[in-house]
Amino acid sequence: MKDVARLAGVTIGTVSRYINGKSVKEKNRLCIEEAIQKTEFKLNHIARGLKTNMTKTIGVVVPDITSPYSGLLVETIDKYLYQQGYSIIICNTWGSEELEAKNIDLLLQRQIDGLILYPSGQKMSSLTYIPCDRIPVVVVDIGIAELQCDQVLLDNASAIYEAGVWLKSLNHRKIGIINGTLDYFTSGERFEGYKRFHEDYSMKLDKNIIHNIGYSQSSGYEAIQYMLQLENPPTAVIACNYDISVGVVNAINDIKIQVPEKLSLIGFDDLEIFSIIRPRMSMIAQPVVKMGEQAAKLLLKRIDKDFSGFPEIHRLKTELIIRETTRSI
Amino acid sequence: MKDVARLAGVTIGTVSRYINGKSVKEKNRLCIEEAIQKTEFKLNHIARGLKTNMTKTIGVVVPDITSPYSGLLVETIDKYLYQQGYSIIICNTWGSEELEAKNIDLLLQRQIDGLILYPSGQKMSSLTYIPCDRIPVVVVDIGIAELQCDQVLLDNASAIYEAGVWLKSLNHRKIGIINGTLDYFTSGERFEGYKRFHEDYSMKLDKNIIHNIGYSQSSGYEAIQYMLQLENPPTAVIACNYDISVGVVNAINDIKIQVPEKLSLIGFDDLEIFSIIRPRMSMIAQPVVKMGEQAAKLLLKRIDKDFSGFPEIHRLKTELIIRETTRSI
DNA sequence: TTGTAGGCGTTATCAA
DNA sequence: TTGATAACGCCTACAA
Repeated sequence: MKDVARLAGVTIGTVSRYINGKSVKEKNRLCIEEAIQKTEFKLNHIARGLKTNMTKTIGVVVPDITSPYSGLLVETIDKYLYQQGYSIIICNTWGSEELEAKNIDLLLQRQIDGLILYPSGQKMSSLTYIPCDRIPVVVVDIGIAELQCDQVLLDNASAIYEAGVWLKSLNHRKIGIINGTLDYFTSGERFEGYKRFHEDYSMKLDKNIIHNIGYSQSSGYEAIQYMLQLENPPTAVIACNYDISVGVVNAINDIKIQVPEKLSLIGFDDLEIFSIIRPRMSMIAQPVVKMGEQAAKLLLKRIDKDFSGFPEIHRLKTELIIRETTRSI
Repeated sequence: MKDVARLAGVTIGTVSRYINGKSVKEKNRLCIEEAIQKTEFKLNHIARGLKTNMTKTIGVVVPDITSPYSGLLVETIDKYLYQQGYSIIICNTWGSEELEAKNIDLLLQRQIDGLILYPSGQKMSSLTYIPCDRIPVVVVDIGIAELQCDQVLLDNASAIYEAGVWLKSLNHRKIGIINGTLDYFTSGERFEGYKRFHEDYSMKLDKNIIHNIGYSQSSGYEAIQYMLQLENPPTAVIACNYDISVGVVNAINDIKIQVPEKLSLIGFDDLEIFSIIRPRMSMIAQPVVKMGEQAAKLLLKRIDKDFSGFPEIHRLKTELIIRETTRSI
């Protein structure tokens, strides 16, 4: 900038004003523009940040960016924020609360203007290091009830409830579930939906076909195998997340049970890649794009000092997409 | 830091020295540590960067982070760099050269210490905005021959060549290919491998079964359909990237041709998700993790002012993984 | 070992 | 509208 100023024959202050779109005398404007070309001047965002206390950078903390679900989420967030002139720094936590804390600290050092957090852990200890009081924070997917901050969550209970209702309408009475562990936020809620559905329709819970064992492919793979060799196997099964769904599909492939003739199946997370399997899978679809956009939008609102409605807790509806793995019995 | 200094009863310089691991009198150390606790002091990375000219930030520019391939690549890069105390800023270009240029400019403004670039375009115009002369740059996947900078690429020609040799050993003589367009770097090279294989084994090229039409699901879907209704259809087909492979699988599902009985198939990019289809697909596997690590490592080497061997062009080997979609005829 | 002071590239205030 | 100057938070000689 100094160089530009010298070359243009004005002071550094004038150049700064030009850069920031304030009015400058026509003649000076031309000189400055020419000087910028010649010196290949690039504004130093860092220095500006030091002065303005705004880095136009948002921290995004997720457990695993390679999972198709969070990949899509992050991309949506990035897209929205990019349009508004922000960049994002992504941190992976690999599901470790310790790394999460460390990453957040790092982001804070980098003077981020706001944080979008997809929490890894469930423990209350999280509360101490989530910087809700320093900068705007939006929590995504995993609700933290005790936390005074904006949250964008799924309506997890309804998701499973509706799937249950649909299966019941197809005359299924023994509906199995493969789910994450109950101490995890989303799986806890999803199981609540399952229970409520059984209560509302006066159906008994059968613990042989209830597997709250973990969000992983192996969970799906093993649980479905177990259930199908029961004396009284379920006629339908709901897989409660992406990994479990993949595991279930793998098991189905291996044991070669006919779907939907012998077993109806509903998966979770309607990602495009599932299109490669037959029969086409009936799915509970998350509004991932909407979630990302809403989180980003909300964060920007707070950054712009609009604190109306704080804290906002959004609950987004899933959509039940019926394809070929569910049928009436 | 000012606050810390005051509270600890020393000057700001002493605090700075403590932070940077220089020796400080034991008594002062304790005072400072206590003051840091009390004031919840966090180092301002931005301000440090302004002074040191190092932001410990790396820019990563990719066409599309949601594609499983680049997702994995980015993750690997991030992991490696994170361990070395760097953070990355990711920019999506959506395959647009214009956005690529804009993003790079933005990253430069943010004073990144280095850049890993997965180029979108092929045009020479790229050369003007790639900042090889300002900061260390490592180009990944898409080679740019005219560019004086480090590159980590795949041995694309050999990948297809080897697949051809394998199919030939299974007595296939009509081997189809579905590939990106020839102006695109990787698809150009992949087709070279295909041609060289045909030459070396004195096989004639048959343009009916050569489809250099684009890296997309629809390309795969349509091309395979076209080929299979030929009078003289290929007995084996090679799909040259992830999207094409997915499209091919979709088509196979729809037209219900028996694989590998009636058609042998080799896909590209052995991503975990393909495990959900049967028969298990034979694949050309990219060393994605290795690519990411090597790119990151090389970049750090340059950042550390080690310019030995510049410019390094790495060519990584793919691996042919034989599973159930290829068989002898 | 410590304090002092200048400077990194900006923005912002105040006079001119 | 412009110029001069202080300040942002940190690092680093240099002197003490």
